Amino acid sequence: MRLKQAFDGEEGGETKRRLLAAAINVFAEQGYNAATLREITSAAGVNIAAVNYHFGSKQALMRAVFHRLARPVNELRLKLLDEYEEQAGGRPLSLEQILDALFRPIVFLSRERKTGGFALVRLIIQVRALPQPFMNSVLSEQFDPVASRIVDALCRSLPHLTREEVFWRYDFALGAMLHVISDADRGLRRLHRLSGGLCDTDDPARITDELIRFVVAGMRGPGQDQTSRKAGEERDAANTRAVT
Amino acid sequence: MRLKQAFDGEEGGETKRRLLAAAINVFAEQGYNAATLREITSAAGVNIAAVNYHFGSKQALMRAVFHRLARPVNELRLKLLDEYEEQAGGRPLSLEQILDALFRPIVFLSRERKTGGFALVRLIIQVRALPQPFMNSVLSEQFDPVASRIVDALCRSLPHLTREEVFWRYDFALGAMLHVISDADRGLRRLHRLSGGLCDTDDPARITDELIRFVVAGMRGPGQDQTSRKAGEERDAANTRAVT
DNA sequence: GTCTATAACACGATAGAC
DNA sequence: GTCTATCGTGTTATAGAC
Repeated sequence: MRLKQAFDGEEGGETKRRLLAAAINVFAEQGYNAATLREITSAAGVNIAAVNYHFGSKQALMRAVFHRLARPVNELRLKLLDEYEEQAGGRPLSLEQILDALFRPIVFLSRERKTGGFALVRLIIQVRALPQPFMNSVLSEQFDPVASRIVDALCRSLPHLTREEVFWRYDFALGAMLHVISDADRGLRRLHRLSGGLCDTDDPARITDELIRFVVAGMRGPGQDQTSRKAGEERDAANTRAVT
Repeated sequence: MRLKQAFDGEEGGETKRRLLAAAINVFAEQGYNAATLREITSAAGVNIAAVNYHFGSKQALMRAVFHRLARPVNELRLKLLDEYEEQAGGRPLSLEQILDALFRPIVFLSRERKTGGFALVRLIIQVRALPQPFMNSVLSEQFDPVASRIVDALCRSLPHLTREEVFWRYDFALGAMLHVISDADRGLRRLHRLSGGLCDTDDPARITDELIRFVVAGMRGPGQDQTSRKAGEERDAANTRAVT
């Protein structure tokens, strides 16, 4: 029953566990293509043949890595949504709650190198940069349920937007989050450098704070059907507030 | 004088030109690591040894590709900023103008496969997903000047934000743009699929429109020092407007 | 400038002993 | 379950003829 266990990894003994842990780091660090099974097995301290025995192939190992990393984050997101919805008792959630459930689990995890949250973000970006057909199923399976829940919640809390507009803005929000999180990586840190050190991309609370403030305002902005007259009024009002 | 020409490519004859054009496509399609010089030279219809003769190495070829793709986009961005600032005659630019200069060149170019704009976005995301030290210099050289101009303009137009907050929001805006643009790639298209076809990620005018509306609202949102009382008022006002 | 031929090495996967 | 040894194939880079 090897295939049944292929996505887990807690099961299957020490060798399999060490292999998965090493694969997380090497895939995240080198990318799927550049990562070699020799480097992974060497880092895990196991024989090179163990990958094929325990996982079947390099692709299957990659899928197991992704599954392992994404599952706890998305489970936590859904759990937070459940809690907030129970508190709300039928009323729409606040935007802050929805975005907190979406962002906080992955932002905080991403700053803890030990637990592999750092690796998850790198792998998500890698899959977006070089879409690989064999990853599509894992990606959908892991992220689609959360996306649906979030978008539905956003629609309830943003009645001035069409469902299409909510989808666009959900995607913008996700992009902003992934971008800023991935920027803290060793070898990149463009925001930290560009800002002359002003922006500390290692502080997850600060990132979440700035991110939610920006996205909440962006979500609340007028939709396409709001007239330009109204948008103009809001703009003037905002400028007046800012200056005074 | 090979090195002097290494970043250009218009110069240097037909073989070099064809090589660079093929390299743009193959690097974008396969990623730097997975792309092989055999595939590039084969697509260009030139001999495999030509890469080393004309560019010196695979890394140098990649740098030349990036240089060639990024330069026209950033030159156009700076040209737009110049025009808008001349029109404004010393007054701060509108947010719409600043973001138009930042987004429009790359969003529109990215939907034209022929001219390689599609390739530029993929390569930017690839470099972010797998930072490679030999790319840092090209990246800074190409993008830092634009980033500085944009952030300075934003600071003038957003007096209610600190410079640090402007940097954060600039990064969020960039991430939202790159994410949504990269999503239209063959093999990904998650937004299109998740939204049940509602969001057409192939329409650059629509993308720019939605993007600028979202980002403008996000930028105008209250900063960290704005009291929660004030933020609460704005939120209530927004909700009231939305419901009525 | 462009070619062929090849050096020197790394890869994923597997067969088969233990 | 874990090992060694190896197959077949791929890579970048270069040497040297034309």
